[in-house]
Amino acid sequence: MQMTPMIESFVMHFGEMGSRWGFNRTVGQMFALLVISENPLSANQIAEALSVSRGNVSMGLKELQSWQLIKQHHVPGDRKEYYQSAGTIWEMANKVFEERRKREMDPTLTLLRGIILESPENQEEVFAQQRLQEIHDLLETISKWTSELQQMNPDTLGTLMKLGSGVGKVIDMKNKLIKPSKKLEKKP
Amino acid sequence: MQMTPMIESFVMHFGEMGSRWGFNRTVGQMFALLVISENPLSANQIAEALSVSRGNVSMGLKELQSWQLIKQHHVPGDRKEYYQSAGTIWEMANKVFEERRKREMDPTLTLLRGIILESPENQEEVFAQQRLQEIHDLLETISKWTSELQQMNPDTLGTLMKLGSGVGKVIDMKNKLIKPSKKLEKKP
DNA sequence: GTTTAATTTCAATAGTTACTGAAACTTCTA
DNA sequence: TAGAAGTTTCAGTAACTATTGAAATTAAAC
Repeated sequence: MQMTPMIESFVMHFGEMGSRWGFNRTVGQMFALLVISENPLSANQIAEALSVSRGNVSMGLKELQSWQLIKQHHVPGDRKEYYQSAGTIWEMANKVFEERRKREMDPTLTLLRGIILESPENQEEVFAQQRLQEIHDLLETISKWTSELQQMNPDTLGTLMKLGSGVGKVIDMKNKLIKPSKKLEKKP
Repeated sequence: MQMTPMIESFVMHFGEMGSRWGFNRTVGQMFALLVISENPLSANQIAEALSVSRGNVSMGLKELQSWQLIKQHHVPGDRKEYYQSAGTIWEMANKVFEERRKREMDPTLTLLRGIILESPENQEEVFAQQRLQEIHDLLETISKWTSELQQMNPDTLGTLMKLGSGVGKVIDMKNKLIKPSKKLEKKP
């Protein structure tokens, strides 16, 4: 499989950026390729397009599956497996945020909670604990925010974001956007 | 300088996590150390506490300064420079987000804008461009959101986040939190 | 059950990034 | 302006991470 120059430039760029988002170059390239391909691709097609070994592709696919970013596509009568990206851009972005939260923030929050419960041994540690408490609160807030954004239905979220990014604007949109939800259920 | 076990556990953990946030282990450790130290530290104190070379510390300080996360503190009559973290946890978190946006999202946005303007050569590229447009819109939205959050005054932002993380809650807080601002100025 | 096609695994190695430490440089002091 | 105290730079090397490719494994077809 031969990539067009347009597609290649995107795939290569995404490979470089990929490492920033938690996966390596090849995995980034593979994901980019699957995202912009209309039809599912076989592992061999991916390896050929990216000029990497078949084994590397196998490991990359495993990684992308662990992030739930791709799904398998079985063609009857064809022994090969085909792969395509799973869901919309929005859903995939959410998967990435969620997975990173689990891997990066949760262990830190656990550590911080433990340290904060310890008794400070001296003035130095009293100050340190205050700082750690602030960091903990910040991380917890970000963690909660992102998980709540993820629980919103994608339409609402998309509309919300497209309409305007200022918090002021968001607040003004209350009446138009927020549908009755859990809070309503609690009413007798 | 000898770290207490409490402080050491935090510093080491932050070193491991640091790489996820865009800097290497030593830089992560250095930053953690400066954040929980009440008093400014000299480069030698940092090197000793972390058991790394003086040269490594020098490079790390340069890196942290480029992120604007630390500031120098000059003691009259002392030839050494001292360093401490710059600003509140909130402000530093914002610096990190802002810097990462510049380094990671902006180049991608630029690339995508370029590709989207090209004429598609075939059906494959028509589909690809649609996907790239979606990715572009998503990145741009995130970019705008984060930059607007950064422009909010830290008190408002902090209160907002502490009070509750749900967008629903945020919206309900409108009357309590949002102070008259630019919109008011426009009124005759 | 044998053959064949495809996938996965993993030891070896290539490639990349981080760290050290000595030399070069800068700045202050006398 | 010489010397001391401190900082920065960077070539060499250590440590880590990614990739290959051949062997082992799995799955389908006959």
